[in-house]
Amino acid sequence: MTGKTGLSRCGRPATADRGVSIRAVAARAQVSIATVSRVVNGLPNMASPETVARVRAAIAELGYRPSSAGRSLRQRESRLVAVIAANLANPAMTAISASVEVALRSRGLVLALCDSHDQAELQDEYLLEMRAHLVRATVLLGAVASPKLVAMIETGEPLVFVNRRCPGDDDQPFIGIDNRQAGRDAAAFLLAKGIRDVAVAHGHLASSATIDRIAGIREAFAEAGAPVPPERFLTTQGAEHLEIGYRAADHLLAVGRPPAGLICASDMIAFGAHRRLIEAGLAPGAMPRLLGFDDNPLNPWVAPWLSSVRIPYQAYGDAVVRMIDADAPRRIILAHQIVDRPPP
Amino acid sequence: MTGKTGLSRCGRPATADRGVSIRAVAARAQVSIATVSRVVNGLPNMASPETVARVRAAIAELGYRPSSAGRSLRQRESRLVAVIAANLANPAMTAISASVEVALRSRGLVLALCDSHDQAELQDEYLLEMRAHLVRATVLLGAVASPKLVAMIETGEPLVFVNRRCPGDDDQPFIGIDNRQAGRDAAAFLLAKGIRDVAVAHGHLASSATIDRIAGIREAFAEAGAPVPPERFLTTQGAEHLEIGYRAADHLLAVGRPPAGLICASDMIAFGAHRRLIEAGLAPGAMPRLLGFDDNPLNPWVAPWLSSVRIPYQAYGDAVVRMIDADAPRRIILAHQIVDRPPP
DNA sequence: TAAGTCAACGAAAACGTTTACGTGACGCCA
DNA sequence: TGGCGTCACGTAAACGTTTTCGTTGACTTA
Repeated sequence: MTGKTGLSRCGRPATADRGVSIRAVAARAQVSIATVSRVVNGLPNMASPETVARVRAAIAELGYRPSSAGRSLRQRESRLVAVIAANLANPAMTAISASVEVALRSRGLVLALCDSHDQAELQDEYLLEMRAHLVRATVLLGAVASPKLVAMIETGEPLVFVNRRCPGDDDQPFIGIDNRQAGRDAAAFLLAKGIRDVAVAHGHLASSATIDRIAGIREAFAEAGAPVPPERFLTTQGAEHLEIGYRAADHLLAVGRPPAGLICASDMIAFGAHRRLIEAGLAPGAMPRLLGFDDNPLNPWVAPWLSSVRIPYQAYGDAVVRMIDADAPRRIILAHQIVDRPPP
Repeated sequence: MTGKTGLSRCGRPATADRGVSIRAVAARAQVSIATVSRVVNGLPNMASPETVARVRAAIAELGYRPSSAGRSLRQRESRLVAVIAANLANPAMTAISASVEVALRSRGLVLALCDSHDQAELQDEYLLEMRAHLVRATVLLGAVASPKLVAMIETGEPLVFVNRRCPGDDDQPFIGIDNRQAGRDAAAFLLAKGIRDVAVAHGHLASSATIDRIAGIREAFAEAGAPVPPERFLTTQGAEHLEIGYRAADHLLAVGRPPAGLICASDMIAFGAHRRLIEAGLAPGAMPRLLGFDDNPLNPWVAPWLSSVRIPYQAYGDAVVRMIDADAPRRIILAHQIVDRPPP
């Protein structure tokens, strides 16, 4: 009656599932904790059927769940998988994260999500923090070059690079589309519509995705005899994508008649460009054809004017899980697809 | 030379930071592990300045980080905070999650993100899983009624409800805007523009946010002498918000001339409605004035036609952290604000 | 000088697992 | 019947922390 816990004294049923440890289950099932552990972990035939049934019953009655901490400590590995995203404000990244979350879940793994804001320092901080959590793997969704990143590559930490390849080491595990081919496809898409006069708005060139997309675009237009002049590649240092697009369109409007096509290395850039072009109140015929990348899930609803290179959001989760299981190739290239949305 | 680890044998510097435990630091600093622990945790004057310096040096040289598993196991609490979101496809929820992530980070806490897809079973599964991880708190970003939820409330598990109040227990800690007042403000906004003929599209009424918003809208229009008839409240069971909006607009178009105003209980619903209205090719004057809730961060760029009740995304993170620290009131009401975006 | 206080630190237990190892019981075969 | 192998299970160590408690030695005070 001293109020220590009151659990056994008071009228509470024995099924209080707060803090039930393996010991409680063992006691209830009249076996040792080792046996409980074996049953929980499904070790094939390490226990007799009756014992298994008894343990299962005890687990159900007590509502037992193995403590993640005890488990992690023992096997030096948790069930956590970290995703360090470059920018969670980008719906494309959150869509991929959501896909990863579902896939991990189905494997009994848990997602820990971080936002590096594309900054090396924050990325390093998260890399260390996540390793301290004994994460099973770290997924870099848009990695940036950083000191700890190279250190962890050297020590063989399990890393998976999504969308952007590992800065400085092309051989690291990678999941994403073939960005160079996507760039070529984008160019072909516009060329097929007779559009040969284009500009390209893009983010900073630290991203292999951006670099590859631009390379593909450049190649394809050159091969078609309509090379894109250097001054038609537009970016703004240190700005976010929406602003990059806005400023790119602003620049194009300032220097003369806008080109017939404007390729944006991400849909967010396209959103920004579109906004500026609308503000300019161009005549219906003078509006450049816009083409983005990623195909933001909201596009059909709010940007029906934006054609885009769709990346298969749903496929990322499975790919990440396969990569973590390590029986997968070190490189999973997903299929992209151009979505044609005619301008109004 | 048997290849066991090779760490000490081979020429590697002693700074291999893989698996440095507190013991290694203690050895290097020539103190006991207890002292290292005290220094790490900043116990005030439990060690002499020289000792502190020596330990600090050893920590830096070895790149030591306390193991999260060991720590969690010992103090029966991890540095994890779970956020169980109802729908990560909604940018409003990811924006709030991102804000929470930043705030947690500044307190040395880590975000574990889950997507319950608004399903009771998944929410229960996550609640259990997260407790097994000894999370410091669980944030329900759009909770749904579920068995384990009531069980965890009973056992006093630390829960924080965001946006939607706890189903069945209004006294649980809550963070969000005053949705009823927001509903009234929305109504006043349209009334001030002379719009008295409106419809309301909304999601399922399990969400206190939706219920409160609708209540506010209803009250304000009634008080203004322009009550909204019941058949003007539109929803679709089991559909996601985009589709709810699309179908609502479709219905309004089918039954006659659309109302002068269409209030949508979320911006996603407004996106869907707008799409249908555009498809209908209404004359410029016949387009209902749209008003949404949440003010999606992308609105200025892709939905400049959508006025909306803005919720203060950035403020959520701080509020959650304060709530977790428990020195906060059990209810934090954030300020909302109507953003007026005139139709084209 | 003896007793007491206090700072600084070490020894060891505990947290909940997993797992290597040991041990009976039992069956099988020579 | 003795030897051997296997099954089913228990014992105990280990994982990396934090924290209680105890032990020094130095210093103060009566």
